Amino acid sequence: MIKQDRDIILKPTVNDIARVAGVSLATVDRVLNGRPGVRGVTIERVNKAIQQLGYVRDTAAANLARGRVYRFHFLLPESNNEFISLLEEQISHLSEVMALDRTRLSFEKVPAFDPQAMARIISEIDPEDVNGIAIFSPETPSVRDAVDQIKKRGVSVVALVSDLPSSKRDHFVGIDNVAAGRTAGQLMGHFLSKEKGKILVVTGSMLARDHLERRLGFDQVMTESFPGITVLPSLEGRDDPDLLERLLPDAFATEPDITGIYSSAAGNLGLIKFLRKGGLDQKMVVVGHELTPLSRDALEQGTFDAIISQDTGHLIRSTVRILRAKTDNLPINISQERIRIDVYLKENMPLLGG
Amino acid sequence: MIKQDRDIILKPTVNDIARVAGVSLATVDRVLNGRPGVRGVTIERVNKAIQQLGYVRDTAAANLARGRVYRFHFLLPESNNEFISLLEEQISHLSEVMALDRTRLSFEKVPAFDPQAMARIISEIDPEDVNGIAIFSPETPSVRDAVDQIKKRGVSVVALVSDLPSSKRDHFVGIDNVAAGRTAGQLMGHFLSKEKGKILVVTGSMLARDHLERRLGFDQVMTESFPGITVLPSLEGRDDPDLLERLLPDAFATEPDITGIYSSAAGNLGLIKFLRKGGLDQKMVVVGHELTPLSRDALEQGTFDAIISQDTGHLIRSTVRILRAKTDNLPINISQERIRIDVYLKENMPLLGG
DNA sequence: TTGTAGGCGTTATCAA
DNA sequence: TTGATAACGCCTACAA
Repeated sequence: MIKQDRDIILKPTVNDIARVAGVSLATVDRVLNGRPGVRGVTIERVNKAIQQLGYVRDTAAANLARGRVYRFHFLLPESNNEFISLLEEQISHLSEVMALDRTRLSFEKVPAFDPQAMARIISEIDPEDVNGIAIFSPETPSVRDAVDQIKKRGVSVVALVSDLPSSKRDHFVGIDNVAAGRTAGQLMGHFLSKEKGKILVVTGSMLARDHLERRLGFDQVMTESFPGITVLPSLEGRDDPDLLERLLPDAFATEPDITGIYSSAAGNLGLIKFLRKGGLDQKMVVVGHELTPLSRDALEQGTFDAIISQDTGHLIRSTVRILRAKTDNLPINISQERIRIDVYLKENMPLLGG
Repeated sequence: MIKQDRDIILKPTVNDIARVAGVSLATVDRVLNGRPGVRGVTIERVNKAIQQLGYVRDTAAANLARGRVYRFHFLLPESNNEFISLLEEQISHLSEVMALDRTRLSFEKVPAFDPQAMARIISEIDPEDVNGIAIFSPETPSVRDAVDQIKKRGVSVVALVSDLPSSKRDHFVGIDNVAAGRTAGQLMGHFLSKEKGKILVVTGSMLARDHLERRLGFDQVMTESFPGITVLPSLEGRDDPDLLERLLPDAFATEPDITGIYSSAAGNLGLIKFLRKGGLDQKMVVVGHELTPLSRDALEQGTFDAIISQDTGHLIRSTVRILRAKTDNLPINISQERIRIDVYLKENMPLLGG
């Protein structure tokens, strides 16, 4: 076999730098952490040694020594939505796991569809208490301003699930929603057996950037590749199952030749209830978003045909890694942080809790 | 906002245990690491303190102190296969990343389709050099025995991509290949516009458990849900593009009404070359495995319609986490280690390197 | 069978 | 502007 180097190549430590640069540990540390009180010449010398030896700091040891605690806070919309619940679970779970890692996570629900509330809550955050926040919110001017303000006060900001591109957020953690909509469209087109028909689109809120983008992508593909299919205007469910259950019968009464339904939001309860009640002339092709207990069951039963999803565990872990990197001014590994657009059929659904 | 506990709840340390149990640090450490030389009574006392305080060891500090180096070795089949290349890249990449983490990774290519060679190489591994190995190999009695032997000598073993269930391997890291085949079948069935026709199945080797299982799952779904479709016997490409390019024209000459191709192995080059040459009467529906530069391009161009994949980065990271946990006798977080069956259409293909 | 003391790589306090 | 020195939580010679 190809032998591994038995003579362990030990990485240089601060001690080595100190020796080579001819200074003390404390000075090396000051240079390393950009603290004041070192002459320019000395800084030069230390940096040269660092370069020369190819020094890389041992984060574990550093964290051990400084006993630092990272505090990250998640702001989530207050809606009875399974996807949000999954995010909450993942936050709680990761919080336990990372307690040993001196990382504390917390979350808070913010009235949904109320940008003012979100902006207010962001502005009330105390930079003493929190190193970074993750925001799942529609993009509005007030939210944008609140983000820029809190950033100025030294808090790192990640936009979660729905991007806030006009703000100074450090990073967006979520999927490309146009591509997700396109994927849904492609599946829908292929799964429909007829070349004609109408598609009903059920969405959460027209305000939300993620839903808009999904709709856009969906329409693109239907127009390009399935011109015989008509996509109807979106039905706005506002994450309210009862509202949706009332709206749906009307929609089908008005448009009798609907053959497929695209549910672009995570609130699937109303839709599933409606479909289970029966009463429709034909089997609908249904494509939904987010793998949750409910949608998983719908897929299992054949009520849904496909689900586009994003891994909530990955979303939360990625957010935390990025917030840590940002607070420490460290680079992030983009490729690890890219969230995939998952496609699930009944066949490849992961086990619950997987 | 919901205030986080400002008074940091510090976790108990070995010192606290020592104090509570009325013993020294060294004794606590001995108990913690199951080292000999402690009276039963004392062990009891220490364990009670550990329970009582809810102590959890700080692995980072422990590793720092012992300066331990983990050495893991990967055994991969020696075949000109993009999927294997991706695995190699991920190993090299992770090896760099984890150097700081005192973890050294290496890999070695083993003659493909030669179980004896694999068994020999496994048996030659020196437990002094390596803490754990990951094996990507067909399951044969000799490999099984070699695995059991090396396990006895204290080396942790992970079966990678293709399981070795009859052996004493510690864990299998890979997808459920029956489910993967079923997923391929479901997509194929839906993507075919006609209800009749024949499907050509191209595989790597009939020896490989993963391919067999995929074929099994594929057949299940076709029989259950698309009874009008005939699935032809597998064409064995042995990861040899030239061989496949020669075999394919014959197959089409013999069976003129083929409408779809299922490529259940990772070696797609021969198939793609053949399809690009044209000469077929109609557009084939093609479902392949593993997202690689080649298959990605085929998807982009419309030569392939869907790809079933497994994330190579996840495979390698998961393997390493598991080998570490096994060498340290630590529990593993099953849910994080479950490898997803990814479905990619042109629309949701991640960027290269993502 | 048990304890003492020193060290892993980094940070932080205090004195020089 | 710099440097000793002690800590962080854990492990391990060596001594008792």
